[in-house]
Amino acid sequence: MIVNKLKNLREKMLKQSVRSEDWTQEGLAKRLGVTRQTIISMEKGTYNPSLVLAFKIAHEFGMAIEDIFEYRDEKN
Amino acid sequence: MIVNKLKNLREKMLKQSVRSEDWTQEGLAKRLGVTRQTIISMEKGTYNPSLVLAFKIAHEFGMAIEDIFEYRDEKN
DNA sequence: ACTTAACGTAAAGTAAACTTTACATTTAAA
DNA sequence: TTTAAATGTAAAGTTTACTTTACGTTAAGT
Repeated sequence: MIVNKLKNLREKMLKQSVRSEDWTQEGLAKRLGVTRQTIISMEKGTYNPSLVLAFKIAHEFGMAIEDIFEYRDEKN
Repeated sequence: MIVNKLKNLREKMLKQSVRSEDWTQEGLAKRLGVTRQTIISMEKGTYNPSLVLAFKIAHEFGMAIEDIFEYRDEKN
């Protein structure tokens, strides 16, 4: 199971950013090369991104994958 | 585009390991919960793992995802 | 209050990750 | 040198990430 901090991180950037339109769901989606639906589903946790997308996201936020996504063993 | 060091890492473990059967394609596949085909395709670079699988792999090798997988912009 | 940008939902379709099966080749040990 | 384990290949099927479309809700400015 994968847990992510996408929603929190994006909303934080929205508030902090001068060019806030860059951090709307649509703005981020465009820069990542995916649709807004994909952002929504990831923020909801409906599905997990591919590794490629995870790398792109990490790059956009200037963080490591492990700082944004956390893997939790199913058992726990 | 994603480049990985899977084949090298696994073969290194094969040589070093006392219980070398743990690091055959089949042994690793079983621990990761995937098939041997999946390992083969990843080592060949035929396709990229999901983020979940990348996390499991990183855990098996005791490394960070970024140490095993490298993202390269298509342009370069 | 009205407008509009941003966010949310749902459902059907496409693409790619991953499985399954089956068989062929390499490698190493007896 | 034969045997078996390990690796490689290929093709068709399933699952899931991701798209597309279309419409409903919320929030914030005027």
